[in-house]
Amino acid sequence: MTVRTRIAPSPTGDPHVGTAYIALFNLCFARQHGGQFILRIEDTDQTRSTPESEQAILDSLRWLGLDWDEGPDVGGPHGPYRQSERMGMYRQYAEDLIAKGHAFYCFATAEELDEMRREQQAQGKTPQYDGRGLFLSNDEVQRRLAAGEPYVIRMKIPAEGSCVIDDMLRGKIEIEWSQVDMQVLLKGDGMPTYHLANVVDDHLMEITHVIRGEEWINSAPKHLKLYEYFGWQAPVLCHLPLLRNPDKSKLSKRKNPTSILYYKRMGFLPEAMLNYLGRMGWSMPDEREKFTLAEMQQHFDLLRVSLGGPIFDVEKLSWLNSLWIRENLTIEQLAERLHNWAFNQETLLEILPHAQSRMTTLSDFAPLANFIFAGMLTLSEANFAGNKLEIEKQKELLQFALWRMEALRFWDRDSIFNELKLLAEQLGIKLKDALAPIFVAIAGTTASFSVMDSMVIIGPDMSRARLRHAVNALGGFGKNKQKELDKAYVQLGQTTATTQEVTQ
RNA sequence: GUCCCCAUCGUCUAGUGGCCUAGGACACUGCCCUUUCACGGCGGUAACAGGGGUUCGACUCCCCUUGGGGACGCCA
Repeated sequence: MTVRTRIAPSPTGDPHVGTAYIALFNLCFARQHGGQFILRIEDTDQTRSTPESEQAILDSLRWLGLDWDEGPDVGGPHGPYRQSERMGMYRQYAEDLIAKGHAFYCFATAEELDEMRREQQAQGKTPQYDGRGLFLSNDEVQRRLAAGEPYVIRMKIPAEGSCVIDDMLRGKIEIEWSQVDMQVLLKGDGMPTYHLANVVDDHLMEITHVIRGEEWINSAPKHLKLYEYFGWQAPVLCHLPLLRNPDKSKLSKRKNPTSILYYKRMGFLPEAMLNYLGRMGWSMPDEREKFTLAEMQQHFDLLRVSLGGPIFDVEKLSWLNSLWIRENLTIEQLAERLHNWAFNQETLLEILPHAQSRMTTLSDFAPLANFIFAGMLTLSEANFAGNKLEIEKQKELLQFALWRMEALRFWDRDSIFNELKLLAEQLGIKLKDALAPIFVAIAGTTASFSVMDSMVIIGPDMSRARLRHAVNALGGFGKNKQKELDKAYVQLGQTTATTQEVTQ
């Protein structure tokens, strides 16, 4: 048995807890059956994955103790799509499908398709590819190919009937073919889409079970059909429930810290994180709350997964963490954890350059550096009262700053500064006044190290969390206000060249 | 809008037709322990979304309604 987890790196390099969640269940299922657990990084459009973001994910999973097996090499275990010599492989598979009559060339441009979808939507129909490429005659196709017109390859979908997906947990799911789009398999740039790569890789890697998030149920028919077209044995499918925000929507970083790095930085133990993730949608047969990865593996039973989408609730995680701290660590081990976490020479050397000029005695250091080691600061409106802008304005600014910081790809002093400076300009606020609330959000006071330096030291995840925390400390926004702000934010326009919109 | 998935305390869950007057955990809370705080111990509040069936008997099976979520890209 071989199961695998597919991972899409985030452009900002944050390893998502949802990734670890799926990986954990894959690992337990595989190991429990004496099988292999394989990891695969998926990024065919190459907009997300960088060597750093890939490394961040692998490091995080390793930190959690989720060790994977090396799978068969079908283009390297990680990031195979950058290897151009491998690209021919996917093209070949796509063309094979054309030869067999299961796929076709489509020359429609993106604009053309956009318009088509707009029209469909205007008529109240489900936006869907209308199969226009199918009506082209063979000669026409050949002529256009010869002329070097850009094209994509799409898979054919049966005109009628339905596809039955046999899900390990959910039983039979029936989806009508009329609901399934003629998916692009090979993109205009010659890269495979996820759907093609997914099926081809899984086959080459001899994957027997695919355990993934619920969000994939709707594309399962495409995948199953591809296996059929290729004449390959399809893996057993299992769709796990999605982790949710407290408001029940799919866990997203816009509403919640979702980066494993954040929880690490916050001082959660990997054992506790894993333990908590293991309690999401799953329970030990004897209902015990605290267990190790090894114990979970030993008693794992995929059929015990409950299907309601669990809300990722930090309170219970905190309780588990406290249990792990006081019950499973000796004083010496705790000291070592603290040392590895932040109480070490390396961290000191990072902080001291900013602290030295502000110290009269050595004992000044602790209060000065307090905010770096603290998790969330205790903030109230009073902390912001001394700033020039009105509270409401400060709150808005913090929200905008947070959104900009969420989209920032490179976390260094200059990038942060440029982004904040631009934001202040766009809002017509003096830089000094704009920075004041951010100081408070990050360090709890305006009398501190430069915010940019502080943010670099505490890192992107903690910085974002503190900004979010500050907005909440000031009362947050109502639903209508939130919408209004969203609009206003979009109208602000361009961010700096180093940023890019991200919705994760 | 169309399709798909889901539905037990505020939250995570146990429950696979009688063991359920629905169990545990977090959070909240009362008491005890204690020079403080925390830990710990003993309690308390709190849920089967609604309506129809099936059955001698439904939290458990079926249908409908409602609610929540997801998917509808040359993203993954």
